[in-house]
Amino acid sequence: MFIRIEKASAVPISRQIADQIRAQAMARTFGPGYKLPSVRQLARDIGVNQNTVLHVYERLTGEGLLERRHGDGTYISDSPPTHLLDRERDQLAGELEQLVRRARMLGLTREQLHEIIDKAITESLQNQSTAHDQEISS
Amino acid sequence: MFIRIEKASAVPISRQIADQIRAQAMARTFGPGYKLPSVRQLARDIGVNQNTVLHVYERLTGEGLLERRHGDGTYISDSPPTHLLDRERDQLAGELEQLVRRARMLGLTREQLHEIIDKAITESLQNQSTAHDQEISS
Amino acid sequence: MFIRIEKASAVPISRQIADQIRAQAMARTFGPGYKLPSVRQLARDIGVNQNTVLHVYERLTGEGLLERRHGDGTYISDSPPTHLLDRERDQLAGELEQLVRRARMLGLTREQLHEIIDKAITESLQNQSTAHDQEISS
Amino acid sequence: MFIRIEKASAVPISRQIADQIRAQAMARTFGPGYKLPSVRQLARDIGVNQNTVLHVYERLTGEGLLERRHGDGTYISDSPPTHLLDRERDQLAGELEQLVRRARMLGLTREQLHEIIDKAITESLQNQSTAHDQEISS
DNA sequence: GTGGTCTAGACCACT
DNA sequence: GTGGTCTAGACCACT
Repeated sequence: MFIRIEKASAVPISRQIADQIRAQAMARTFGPGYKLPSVRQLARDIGVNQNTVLHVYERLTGEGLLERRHGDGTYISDSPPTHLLDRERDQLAGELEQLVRRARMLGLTREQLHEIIDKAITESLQNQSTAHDQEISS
Repeated sequence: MFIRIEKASAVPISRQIADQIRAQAMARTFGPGYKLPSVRQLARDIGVNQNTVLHVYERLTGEGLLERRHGDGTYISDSPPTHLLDRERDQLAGELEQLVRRARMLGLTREQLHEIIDKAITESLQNQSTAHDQEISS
Repeated sequence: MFIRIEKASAVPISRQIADQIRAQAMARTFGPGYKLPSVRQLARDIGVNQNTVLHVYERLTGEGLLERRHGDGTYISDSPPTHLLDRERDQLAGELEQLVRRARMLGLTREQLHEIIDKAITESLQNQSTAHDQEISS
Repeated sequence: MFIRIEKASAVPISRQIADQIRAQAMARTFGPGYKLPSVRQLARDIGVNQNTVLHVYERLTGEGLLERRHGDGTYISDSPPTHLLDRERDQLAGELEQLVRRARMLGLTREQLHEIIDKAITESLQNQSTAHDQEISS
């Protein structure tokens, strides 16, 4: 699992974690039965308090995405709710729209925005491959 | 001035307002001496509490971007600090990057992302022109 | 930390609190890294609303004097801005001057003023030592 | 009448004006029957809005210190309430005490405070005599 | 009308 | 427990 936190962001940390787990689960980057890192492990990896991770696991369990097996660990549920994918995409589109609006206010052109997107794609690829060799990914 | 709030967003309302005022002031959409809508007026327009708007005006005054004149109104400061523009752009780039990462996890391709961006640009243009005829803009 | 509020004063409560924290921090009564009482605690101690204290902490954080750590507490910043000391002293001198002017208008002599000052010094010493044994200090 | 406003002060302007009129009337710097400058005149002299002065005159009239004669002017009342003098002195002592406390927090010694007082007395003398020749005094 | 201060109280995020 | 955001509402100060 690959999680990356932007501590300076206005988006709450727990929300960032949940969004990323949801996205990867929805996209079947890891499927049903996949074992997530322990609360303690993930908290250490991304440098946040255990309770923050715990809350996220609890919330996602409530959504039916995760399954917590006492004394064993946390797993992607056997039948993850499919409606979440749509919700994820809608939400992402909404957030992108607002960002674009802000960018336009700052005077960025359509071309500049496309450039930034491409750069972000490239960077996200690099970071991910780098992270796989480190303890940040698990 | 054009402000648009996404109440469902994870980004706090006050942060959204501040970001948008900062962006427009930095991009000189309105320059030094521009009179902002009153606290009460803006609060009414975007449907939030007066204190929330007041809070934003205070924060931006602290940054040197705004100037409040007791009993008169709130204005864009004569010499808005320039380093804010960089901060704005860095922050926006960071948020975009994270969004792109999430989009990639959801399986969206580079092409799909560019499409979404273009759509968002078109929509933001429409909303803005619509709003100009309404009381949301001031 | 020792804070004393004069509720009847024309000077707003939040201003009184800020002035006193600034003065003590500037004079290194407590230095960098010192942990201030929590918002709730200080509010309870001096009998004002939590928001009032929060507001003060926010302002002083904006000045670079304080540092707030989410979920942890509020601390004197590692490198408190030094120009604040001058501002503090100038302001105090200005307020003293105006007070002296009023005193003179009331017919008080130079000697009487010096007496009042000495009395105030003595009283402030007593109050402080008394307070140390009470919950007003923290 | 001599009024001097410190706009940067935390003490509200109207309070400053009222305090100074009260002090001078109490100290018989001008006695019963003395005609105060018109609202418009005083407002212009000290550079504040007419309404601010108006409010002060109204308040002091309510206290029995002033007497407003419609179409004529505002005068020191024939029998100014004497209990105000004590109130004035008590209040001034209280404000001085708080200032001294702040000064002590800033690390000022007893000697330094006496020096500041003496300097303020000298300055207030100079300003007053200077002002007498200008339109600030009336 | 415009900004400023303060209270009371609810709910959220992080340690 | 500690900080953060937001609402509703009262009252004050200045133009």
